[in-house]
Formats: sequence, structure tokens, C-alpha cells
Amino acid sequence: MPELPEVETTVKGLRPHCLNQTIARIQVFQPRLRWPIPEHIQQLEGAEIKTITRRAKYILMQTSQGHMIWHLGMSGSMRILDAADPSAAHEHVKIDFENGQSLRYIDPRRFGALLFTNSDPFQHKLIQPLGPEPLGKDFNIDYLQRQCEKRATAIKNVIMDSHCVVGIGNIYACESLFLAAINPKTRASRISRKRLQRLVDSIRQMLQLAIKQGGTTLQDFTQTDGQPGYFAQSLNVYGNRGECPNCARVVKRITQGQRSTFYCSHCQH
DNA sequence: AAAGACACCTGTCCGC
DNA sequence: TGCGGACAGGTGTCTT
Repeated sequence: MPELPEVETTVKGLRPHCLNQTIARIQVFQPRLRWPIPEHIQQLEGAEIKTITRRAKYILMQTSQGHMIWHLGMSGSMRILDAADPSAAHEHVKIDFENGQSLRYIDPRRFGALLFTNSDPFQHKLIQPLGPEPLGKDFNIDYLQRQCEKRATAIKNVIMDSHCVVGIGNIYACESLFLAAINPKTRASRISRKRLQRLVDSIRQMLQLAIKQGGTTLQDFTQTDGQPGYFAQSLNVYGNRGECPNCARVVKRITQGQRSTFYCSHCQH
């Protein structure tokens, strides 16, 4: 589920509750996430949370004794609750703070991750090879054009490739291509600079608006206070089994890279 | 280097 | 009501 806006929403929700807090206790109820949660995560008991940042869809928590690297996978979410509150189903990690609050990690499908590193998390083997942030200055028309020139595959596959640009998952790939009026099947190398510029702009606009609205909730995702994200009401094509909001023709659904693609063949070329 | 298939896991929804 | 199958927001890894 979580794409960049949902992870960003999560980070913003965590900061006021977690920054400068001291970890009193870490409980791992289910270590078998995408990778096993390392046992030395326990070393962080007694540590203080210094910063919380996002890189791609990873959440980086810097503490006084090392870094936690989190990923929400397809169905992960985080909540802030009182330490005494009961655990929900699929709650795999509980971190109690000395102030009586706690951070919970909930993930029904367990595609997420919690990793630990002592050194620079940006040098971690999962983080280091990632492409630029879509909202940063390194993601621009010159960069995207260079990436697309060498790619024969469909444009949707390119913008979902984290080595090209990070943070764009299936929802926002479909939606930004709709906004840019580009057919998701078009070979990346055959799209004009002008149209790629439109795509860059669309991706930016879309992600910024989604962040403002707290992300997209389809099923599992909640903000850290338990509220859903409200961007779902702004979706034009993703999950749309009816008509295009622009031209009223039926929205098409195809499969690309084993993922569903929704688009309007009349409005997108 | 690039492209595609597959794996990991649980819950939900739809048709019969 | 129950059962089987398709499908779901991600992405590292392996094979072509």
C-alpha cells in the first residue's frame, strides 16, 4: 500500500511523538517480516530518537545508538498509542517510550521490514542504489529524458523502477500518467521531451497533493493517529471500473509487470 | 545493462 | 454459508 505520500504522512505523524524520546522497551512479537528483524535491535533500549527522515519509501530513525531502517511493504502502518493500550491483530513490533507512549508497527502481509545499522544508513545496500527523490531537484526533465532514452520498456515500468526514481507505486504511476495524458504502454524511449516534462510536472503535483491529504487509504493504511488518508477521493483511474472522469468512456484495465494498470485509451496517448 | 518472472504473506471480495 | 480463485498499496533476486 504505502507509496511515498503515505510514508511521508507516517513520518510527519511520528515526529512530534517520537523525537527526543528515550526507548524504554522493544518488544518483537513476530520477527519474520520480509527479512528477519535482527536480534540486536534490542541494543536500542535506552537510546534516544534523534531524527526521523524518509528516503524513498524507507523510514530512517536515527538514535543515539544506531539507526532503525523501516519499510511498510504493502500493508504496513504505524500507530502511536499509550504503552498500556492492548495490541491489535498483526502488531509485530511495540516500542515503549519512557514518557508512557508507544510506537506500534502493524503489517498483515509482513512484506515490510525493520533493519538496524550502526553506520550511515544512506550507504546501506538497500538505500545506496536508489534513484532520486521525485520531489527533489535531481528529478527533472533532463534526468528523466536521459533515463528514458535507454529504456525500451513501457513508461509505466520506468517510473515505477526505484533505480530510476523512487516513491512512485502503482496508484501514483497510474494517476500521474493519466494527468500527463500519456498511455502507460508507450515505450519510454519514444516519448517527446515536451510530454516527459508534462510527466515530471504531473508526478510532482500528484504527490504533493496526496501528501496534503494524508495519503491514500484503500484498506490497511492509516495515519499514525488512526485516521485514514483522504486522497482516495481524488483518484481518477486507479481502481476505477467505470468511466473516465474526463471523457466518460470506460476505463481500461491491463497488466504490466504483473501489476494492474488503469488508464483511458481515449485521453492517454 | 535491461527486462521479465517469481517469491514472500494474509485478508477480502466475487462467483458458484 | 462455504469454497476456490483472483487480487491487493512493494521490491529484492533470479533467469533470460
